[in-house]
Amino acid sequence: MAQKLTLKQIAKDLNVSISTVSKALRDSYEISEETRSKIKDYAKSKNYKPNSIALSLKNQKTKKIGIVIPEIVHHFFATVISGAERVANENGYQVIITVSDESFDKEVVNMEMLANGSIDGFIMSLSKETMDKHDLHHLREVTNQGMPIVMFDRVTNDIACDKIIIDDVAAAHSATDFLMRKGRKNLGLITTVDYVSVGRLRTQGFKQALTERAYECEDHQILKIENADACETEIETFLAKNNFDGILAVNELFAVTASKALQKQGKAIPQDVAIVAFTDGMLSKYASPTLTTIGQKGEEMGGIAAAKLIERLEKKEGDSESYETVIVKTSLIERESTP
Amino acid sequence: MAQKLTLKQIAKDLNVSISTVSKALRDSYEISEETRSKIKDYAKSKNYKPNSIALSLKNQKTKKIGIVIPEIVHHFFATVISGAERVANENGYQVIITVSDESFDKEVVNMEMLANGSIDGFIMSLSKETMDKHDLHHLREVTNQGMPIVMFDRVTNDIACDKIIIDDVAAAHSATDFLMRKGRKNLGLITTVDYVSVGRLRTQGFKQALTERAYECEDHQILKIENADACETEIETFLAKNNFDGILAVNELFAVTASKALQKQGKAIPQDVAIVAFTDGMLSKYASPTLTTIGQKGEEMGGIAAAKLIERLEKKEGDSESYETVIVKTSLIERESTP
DNA sequence: ACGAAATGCGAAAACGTTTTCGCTTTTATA
DNA sequence: TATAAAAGCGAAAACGTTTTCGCATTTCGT
Repeated sequence: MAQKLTLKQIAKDLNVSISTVSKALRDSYEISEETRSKIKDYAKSKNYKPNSIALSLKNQKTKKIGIVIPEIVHHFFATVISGAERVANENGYQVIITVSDESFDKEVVNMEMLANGSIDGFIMSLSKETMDKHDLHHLREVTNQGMPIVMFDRVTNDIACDKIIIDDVAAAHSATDFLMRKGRKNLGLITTVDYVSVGRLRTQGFKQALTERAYECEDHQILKIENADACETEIETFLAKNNFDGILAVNELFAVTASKALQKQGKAIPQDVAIVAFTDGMLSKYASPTLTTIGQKGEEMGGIAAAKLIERLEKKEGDSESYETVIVKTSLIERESTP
Repeated sequence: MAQKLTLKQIAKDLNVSISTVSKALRDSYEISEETRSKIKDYAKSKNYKPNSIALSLKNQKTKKIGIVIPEIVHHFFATVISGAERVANENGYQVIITVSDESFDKEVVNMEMLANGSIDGFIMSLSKETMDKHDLHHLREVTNQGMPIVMFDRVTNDIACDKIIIDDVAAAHSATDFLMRKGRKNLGLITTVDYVSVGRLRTQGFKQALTERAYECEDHQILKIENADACETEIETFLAKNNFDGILAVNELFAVTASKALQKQGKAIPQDVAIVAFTDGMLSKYASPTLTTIGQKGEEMGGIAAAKLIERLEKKEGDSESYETVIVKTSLIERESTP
């Protein structure tokens, strides 16, 4: 259990000063070739690695990024983390992850814990409760301290920061249009409550697409689900009451639940009913039939978020260029659930 | 962009010394009631929070736990992180996550980055490549420094540390037995290559269960898959060549792929072929038919791992009780893929 | 050979804490 | 009233770095 090697220890072992050791290891011209190589050899042989905490304190930067997400056992968020982690590592940064569990209080506590010097900046997606209450004081506190935030997916316009989103309106619009081009005229939408921005925006895109083709969009065509855990019976009755020939779902869980309900009701997919789902995850790839999806590019979003954040962190203080919103293109991945 | 508030700043603002501020905030008896409340009020009004980097340096502990996993876009590992994160937070710790991508080199680099003072201890699962090469020098370096490791799922006996595993042999054994009790006599196993310990152990349990009932276990009954991304055709030919009435798969991806292949070959599930899968994730719950699984309790494993690690971290130096291996009980979750 | 320049190294401050110790000043004791 | 004890506060060290500055010694130019 050898104690961790420090500059001080090396200095003592080699009878030089701490400053000499530090300079030698950083190849300073001030140190003679001889002393330098002696120190470097010794450090290497003992596997010296500078203490990152001390460096953080000295440099006033930690080379760490805090990620705050609503859930981690969730395909989309996991892919975002994956992309962010990769890009962060490529740039010498590490990620610290905290989960809000869709709770406002946990989001606040987690951010406060990280904002006390543990990290240089945030990548985050708002919890449902935060979006509902629209209380953003914890975010303001962070930005007021000069710590940058990059938000993705569930964002707000009321905080000055970079944002990475998909164009939910356009994506829902084009998916709806896709169903209509396949000849479907009687479309249903299974979505979430409106205070989740993605739910609201996708609903908007769905409605727009319908009205543009001079279809009316009536309330009974739209099912808003509050609690995803208990969506099954809601979806079943929604589908039984209507005679849809096309369904757009805002996530794959709703879609696969709908698919099963429809098959139980004797409908053939995609012959009788076509289905398109947001989120291209495991379920869509392996459901029966496999689902046509709108890929959300989580990996890409995470990567862009990390890149934007690091760019801002490493910019000189002066040039505080204004904030940017990056819209990541979605793509329609056609599978068996559409003709 | 107000600069972050420090003790020094408070001291200057209130015309007292830094030590007085520090003591007042920590309710030291040395400071008079009057000064104390003046300082505390001021600190609260300005929302002072001690800098965690400085505290880490002073206390020589970071209250952070490093998690090293092979993949993050993976249901089981995501649940483990979730459990570990929860327990860590409950104890005032935070988690830093790095992903090895199943690569030995990335595992080494990640661990070296974290071992330089960034964290107090590790929770990890070995990458495939590490298990294959069986090069554990990076783990030894960490333990030699006195930094504790808790390993889970993919572990090795050659490192002195706590381990959290499921009893893979027993779980595979009981699942196999379950199939035979349902009258299935011609069983197939779809597993991974042997150097992944869980693959080897589950194969062992499968074989044991067969021989105990005086069945012979022949090589053609077992399919070992190296690359999960290209498993489809392998599984199809494996199933076409044999006439199984029961399948055990070491993960749900293999199971659902097998299920689809069998249905394509005209077999009914579970009437003609019954299926049991390891890993109780999304796929099993939403596949058609839904899959009977062996739950791996990732959330629980992560929680136990974090608890064990923290317990060791907070133990006084002296009592270095010996290392423990916790075996988490699995549970069979019966669904439609078994009769 | 004398002064100037270059070379090689160490002392000390700084980052933000906590804590030990010591110094004043006040209060209590005899 | 003299002295001891207690109360209230500040100085300084420590954690492990980096970096500026200053000092001594050597080398160079004339």
